[in-house]
Amino acid sequence: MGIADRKEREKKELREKIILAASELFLEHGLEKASIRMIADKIEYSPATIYLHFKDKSELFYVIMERAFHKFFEYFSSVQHIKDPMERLKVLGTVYLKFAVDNPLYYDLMFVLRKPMENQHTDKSFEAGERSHAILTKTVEECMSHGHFQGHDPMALSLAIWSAVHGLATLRLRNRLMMYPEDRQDELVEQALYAFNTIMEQA
Amino acid sequence: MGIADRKEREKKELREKIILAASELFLEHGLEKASIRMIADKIEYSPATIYLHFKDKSELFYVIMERAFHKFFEYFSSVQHIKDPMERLKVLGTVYLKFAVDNPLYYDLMFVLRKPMENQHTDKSFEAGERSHAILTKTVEECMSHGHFQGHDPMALSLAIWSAVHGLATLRLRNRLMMYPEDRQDELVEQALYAFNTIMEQA
DNA sequence: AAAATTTACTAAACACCGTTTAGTAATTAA
DNA sequence: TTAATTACTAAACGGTGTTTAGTAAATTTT
Repeated sequence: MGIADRKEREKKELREKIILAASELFLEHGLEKASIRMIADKIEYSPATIYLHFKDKSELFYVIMERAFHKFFEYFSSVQHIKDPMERLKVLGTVYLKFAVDNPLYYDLMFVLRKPMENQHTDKSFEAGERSHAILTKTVEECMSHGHFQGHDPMALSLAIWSAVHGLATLRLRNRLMMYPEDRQDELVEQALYAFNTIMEQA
Repeated sequence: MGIADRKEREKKELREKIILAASELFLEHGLEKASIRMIADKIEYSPATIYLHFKDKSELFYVIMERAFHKFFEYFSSVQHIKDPMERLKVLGTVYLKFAVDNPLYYDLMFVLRKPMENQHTDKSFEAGERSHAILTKTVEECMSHGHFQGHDPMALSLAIWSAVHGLATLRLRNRLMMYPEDRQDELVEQALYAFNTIMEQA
């Protein structure tokens, strides 16, 4: 049925247009201030049309979140070629931080905002996230089989490492480093990551 | 002037009523869903009255944030009696995490939300926060003079330690630990903090 | 004591928001 | 050619933060 095919194609295209427009407006104005009406204006449809494609605004959030995790997984995968697990672990931290700084909106959706978590179908959205997480745990386990982190629980240790870098990312993105001189904050974040890395290496 | 005194007193009392009602409603419904109209209803005044005491909703945020930091400083101060700096540092982490879990709304205002940071008069609100931060850096410096963390920059190290615990707190509060079994998440956060502490001790 | 002024407060409006409903115009199927 | 489906939207609903214009009471001045 050629007609049905075309219709389905057009539907997907419009859905894609919505997602694209939403992403841009969310990035430009933030998730709250970018409104359904603004998105509708941008794609030159009525607001009601958006609700033919998405249940509500937060469904748009988690669809974009899914793409965010895919991009994140790409960043994370770029590290797979590093043989030495401890070296790989350290670079993972750098890459994680780079992703956060390069994609602050995505980072918010993935790791900070409450909104998208209220939704049901989060499972699919987090798939690439879980694969990324697997890269971390696998790297930590390899570190342990190379003699590092003896006596530690790999699960707890992975979380501790993730938390340390996530903490750096959020404190920075949410502008909570004002007690440090403004022009040295970036430098300081790097130094903190470096300090964390050298402490880890010794353990 | 007795009348002027009474008027000023009454003004302060109403201001206090607003802050109290706002705190309760923010805590109960979250910062977005608790509206100025709801606060007005609760204190039995019109919404416009609130604007005679606060420039806008986000000014209410940062006034409450100031109190949050005071409470936070109390938590932090409870650790001052511990002589051994490394022991004190470890307990600081536990106390920090306890504050976050006990006061999730306060924690959001202080360390996560963007809203209150847009305001000008943040300086005063962060005063108790800066004093708390000073406790951390002082403890780290004492650790160093006791032979720990040799060769590290105390500033960067303080940030690294803060980030690690802050990361744990936010990942937990924002429900980002779903890849771990739900009934073991609290336990895991504790174990991660423990792992972090033992690694620190060796450095 | 009366008039003038200041204070404390609010009703109503403004311009938004996410979302739903009811209906229309065009396309497709019978 | 008619019936049914599809794609879409105008308008409304019930909310939001905030401002404006005005009122009634308390206070000060005359």
